[in-house]
Amino acid sequence: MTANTIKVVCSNCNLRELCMPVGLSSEQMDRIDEMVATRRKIKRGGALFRNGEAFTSLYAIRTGFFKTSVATEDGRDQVTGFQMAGEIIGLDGIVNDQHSCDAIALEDAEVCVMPYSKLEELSREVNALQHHVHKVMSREIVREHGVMLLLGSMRAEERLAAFLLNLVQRLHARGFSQSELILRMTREEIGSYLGLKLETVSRTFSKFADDGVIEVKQRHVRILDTHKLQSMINSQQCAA
Amino acid sequence: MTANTIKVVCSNCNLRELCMPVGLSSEQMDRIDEMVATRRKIKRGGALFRNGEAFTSLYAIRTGFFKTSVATEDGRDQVTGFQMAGEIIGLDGIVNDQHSCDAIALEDAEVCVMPYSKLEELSREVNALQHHVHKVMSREIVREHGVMLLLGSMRAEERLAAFLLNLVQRLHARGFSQSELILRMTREEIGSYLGLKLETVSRTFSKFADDGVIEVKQRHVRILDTHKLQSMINSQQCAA
DNA sequence: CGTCTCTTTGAAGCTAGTCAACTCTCGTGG
DNA sequence: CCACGAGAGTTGACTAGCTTCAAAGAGACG
Repeated sequence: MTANTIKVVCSNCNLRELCMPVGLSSEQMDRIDEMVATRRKIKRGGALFRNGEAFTSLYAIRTGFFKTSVATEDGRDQVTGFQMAGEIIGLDGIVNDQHSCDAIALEDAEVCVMPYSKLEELSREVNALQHHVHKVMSREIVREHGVMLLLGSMRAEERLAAFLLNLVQRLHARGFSQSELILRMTREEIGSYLGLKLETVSRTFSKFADDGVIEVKQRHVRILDTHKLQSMINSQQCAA
Repeated sequence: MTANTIKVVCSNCNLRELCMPVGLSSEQMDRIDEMVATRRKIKRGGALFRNGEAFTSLYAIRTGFFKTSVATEDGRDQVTGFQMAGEIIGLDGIVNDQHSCDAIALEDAEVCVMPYSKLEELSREVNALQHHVHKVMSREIVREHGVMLLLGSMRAEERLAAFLLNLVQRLHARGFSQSELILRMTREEIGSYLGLKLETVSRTFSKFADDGVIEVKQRHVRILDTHKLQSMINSQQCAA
């Protein structure tokens, strides 16, 4: 763990705007670099943390793609989100000092470890960091409101359209295509997130393809008509 | 606004354990009392804040009952939560400096106003307050995970059972009965929260009553068999 | 090259939604 | 004080949309 543990330098990280506050002095940046002292690699299928594990740190995703999920006692589970580079994961653990969901890597991934106690300490001294932490948590709350709206009031086609648009939008913000994406998750995981069965997800993909809205080949999706997808979300009747 | 604006004193508030950190020195308590300088009354049906309004403060509910809801462009809306005394409301506003949902009083209510800038300032100095704020936000995130699980994977009876149990549990923590409650919201609002239509909510109430699990008379509900309600949530088949 | 997982597609079934009629409660005003 | 009306809730009949069950096809990987 000497040569392998690369010294992380947030100040040079190309994800800085995504996971760090802006407008810091170099002295403040140094202190953050110091806090984020280690990285951790997770293999595809591996867990960053699991429900019940002690909470020690938040994680900023450097590379890779995660899902988080919660489970009922009787074994059903619900994917609560998909996270990509620059996003923060682990906020659920603060309230009870233990994690209440699983975070699983959907492809080989690497995260920056931010020990929570150090983060608290440092955000008392760096106002911008304090505010940033609050914003990250607030953003997660607002995101979940959106998912509740989706699960509570949308039909299958609207849900999938919203899901696809959300994904490409986030990927686009990271420099990827606005119209093409590779799904890192299975139909079942998409279904769990959207409150649908995998067959329904598959059928809906096929219908979108028939309608000429997207092209689907396994996990490769190309969006042909963004506007039509948009309009499906905002109008009751799901475009014929 | 002189005689009416009663000086709020958190240190004497009987909701203290619900909305404030514990183990503060009296000097720290004084500073918090000072931050929470005002209260605000909201009439039944009135809004504490609305989607799009500038965010300035968080609110601790002193008395009364609120719902929060988000809306789509085409007019559908989704109740995202019901809040009661001791709970904190307004966290959604931090990320974009404006609120992204409506907070409506379901009965005459009173809230303590906590200006956010002061809260940030003070939580830099009082570690327990800083941690408390983080916990409140984390708790909200975890709560929403639970709602997503409910909306994404439960059937109507399970949803309503979970809803009722959650309500009485929170009311019980505030000194009310474990088995009796008065609903402050309409069937439609319950339905919106649970992703069901009001008719389905009504039918499910009737079914529970027929099964002898609860007694329902309008908004007055008495739980006759808590254990049976519990078991409905944890087992696939919804008890006959 | 065979096995395993993921995905697609079809057919049948069921849950919750829709539409509609009726009842109940409560507040208001004659 | 009672009648009336509005809003909320209940119930029935019918329907739409998603799930379930089943079987077969497509890649991925040892």
